[in-house]
Amino acid sequence: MKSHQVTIIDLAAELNISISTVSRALSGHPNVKAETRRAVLELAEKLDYQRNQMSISFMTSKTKTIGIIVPEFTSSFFSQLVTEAQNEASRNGYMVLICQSNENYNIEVANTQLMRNRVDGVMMSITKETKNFDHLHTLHKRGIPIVLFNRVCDEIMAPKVIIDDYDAAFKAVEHLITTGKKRIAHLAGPPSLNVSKKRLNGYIDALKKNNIPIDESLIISYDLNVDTVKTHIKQLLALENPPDGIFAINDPAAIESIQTLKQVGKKIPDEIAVVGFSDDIVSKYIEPGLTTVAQPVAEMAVTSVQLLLELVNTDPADWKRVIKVLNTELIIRESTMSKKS
Amino acid sequence: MKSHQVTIIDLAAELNISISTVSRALSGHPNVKAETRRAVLELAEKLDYQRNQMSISFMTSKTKTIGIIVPEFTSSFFSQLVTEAQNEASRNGYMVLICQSNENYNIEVANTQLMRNRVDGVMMSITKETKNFDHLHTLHKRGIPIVLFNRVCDEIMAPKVIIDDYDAAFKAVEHLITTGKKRIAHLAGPPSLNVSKKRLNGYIDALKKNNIPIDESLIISYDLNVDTVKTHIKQLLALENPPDGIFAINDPAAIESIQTLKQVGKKIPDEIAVVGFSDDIVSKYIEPGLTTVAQPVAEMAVTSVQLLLELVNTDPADWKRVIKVLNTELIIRESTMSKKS
DNA sequence: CTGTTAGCGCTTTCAC
DNA sequence: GTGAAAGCGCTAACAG
Repeated sequence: MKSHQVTIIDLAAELNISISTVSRALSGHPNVKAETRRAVLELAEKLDYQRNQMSISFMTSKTKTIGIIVPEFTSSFFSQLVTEAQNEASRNGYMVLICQSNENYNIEVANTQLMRNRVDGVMMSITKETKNFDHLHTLHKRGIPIVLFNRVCDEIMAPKVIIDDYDAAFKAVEHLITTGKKRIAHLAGPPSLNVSKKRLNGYIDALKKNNIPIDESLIISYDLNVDTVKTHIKQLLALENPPDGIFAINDPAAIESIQTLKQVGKKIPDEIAVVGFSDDIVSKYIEPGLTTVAQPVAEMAVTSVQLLLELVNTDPADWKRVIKVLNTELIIRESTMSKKS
Repeated sequence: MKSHQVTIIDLAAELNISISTVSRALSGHPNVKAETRRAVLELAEKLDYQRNQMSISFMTSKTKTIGIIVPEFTSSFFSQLVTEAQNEASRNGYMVLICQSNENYNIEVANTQLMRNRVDGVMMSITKETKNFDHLHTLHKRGIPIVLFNRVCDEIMAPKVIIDDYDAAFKAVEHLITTGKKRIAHLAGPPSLNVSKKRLNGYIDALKKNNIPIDESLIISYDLNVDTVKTHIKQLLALENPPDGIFAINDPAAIESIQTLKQVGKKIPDEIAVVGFSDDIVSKYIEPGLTTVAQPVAEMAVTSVQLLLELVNTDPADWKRVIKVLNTELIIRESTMSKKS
């Protein structure tokens, strides 16, 4: 028994007026007699009539929905970001369609295709594999605006919401140096990502500025798969001149590093200090507490949504490139500074 | 310059054939000459034609999208659940629209309204405030199936995916008793939630079975707002006969309890042991590690999506009530058992 | 094998 | 103030 959805046709028939009048009454058009409007509204209420969003979307080509594509959201950074973005979208009358690319380029492309015609705009962080950006250009050609956040690329003209990764990494490494560390290793992210490159450069320049030689054997190429961290750390410890500090590209890697170091009996931070990136929820609970660069997640989410909605309501010809660089803060905890007790 | 979207009309015009033929060629209908089909497919490819999902959804009243409404997803339980659900939906060709009710009944209702006509089915965990279920019945009347998971209610005939909260709580409390604890407090959740009631009953019965008197002053009414945990713990410690064990309704509360207990210098687990619920990511990193009931999040997500998609493809008249009860596991860590070292 | 046509629910001219 | 009718992109009878 297929449930018949109440339509304006039903309302019109019931009231013996035309559908145009019903439509006008419902949408608050001025040219409707007060009495007629009241009758329509009353009946609509009574029958629990609700506009069919699909027909509206179809007609107007507007879905009142935005899409968010992230690599994953098990890590607290992306899950917090999606949380905040959803709330901000909601405040503006938009719904949120989410996709995880699972760090897979093909899935990312498939997701952008699925989003065409389903959303009015897309917010995204690219995968570590993404090197070709045709799928983003295609969205633009379709008049669907994009806002990139966190993991961005230079190849597309879209607003970007980022932090100063170079500066944040520089500060983090310099902090390690300040605490007396001299052989600082770096778990570096995939070179395809801007953030990896910038954080690596920040690391290198902080060492250079402090006259510490760059040792290639201390720069580990890490593919963001946490399962490999243990191996990387053991490899570092096995060096004839092992590191006394580690700067990890992100918190999951830093946290796994701490776990490994504790397992093999290393004293943190005295024998080896650890700094992470992003202030994952776990960071403040783990022992020792993880020193890390906090990103303004909520601000990044809200800014991205706002920029996106501006574009959604702007003619593509007038879209302009904006780059918002948000402030970070180095949160110092016990993984780099012994507790004063 | 509004970008014109390529439609089957364009393809038909270009090839001098009718739109029906184009439609058939595109959708793999058998009755199309191979040559014609090839030409259509070729042109479609060339012009980067893609079906307008909105028109399809409009026509068929099917959106190929499911909605997920959760109270929040900052805690790892819901974020993991959404993660897994999104992946499972994706494997089945469905997209996911997410909403957070923020534990607010009115928002939950608003979300269900927004979902009408936008999704083919809804998966949800109700808020702690939800006592009226008309919004769910309305969805059903519209032919939109619902699957409830984790936080369910008895008032609606819909499949439910849950765990045996009573049994899990019973096991957790009995474990505390086994370790020698005799005055066990309970941070109890809002009585409106089934899970709260069941976990409370498990707590009570475990005490009873072991001949431990129920002490009302040890049962704290906790509203799921973690900021209040500190006060609750201090209140418990101020009792003339303070507890030697705490069973918290969820991990965030248990984690906050541990933090508070550590701050006031209590030895965990010797002076007071703590057990949580849900195996939040933080639980295994905090010190001492938190003993907690692990819920099979991935299984719950996958099961819920599968049940929902079954209903989506079933006539409402044939919908049947299924209740899946999944297994839990008590994960014992140092918050209840001192490390053997 | 292919073309013609109705229609999904709604908004929006254009008439009256 | 109100009604008639076109049309958004596509599918699915129906007719050849």
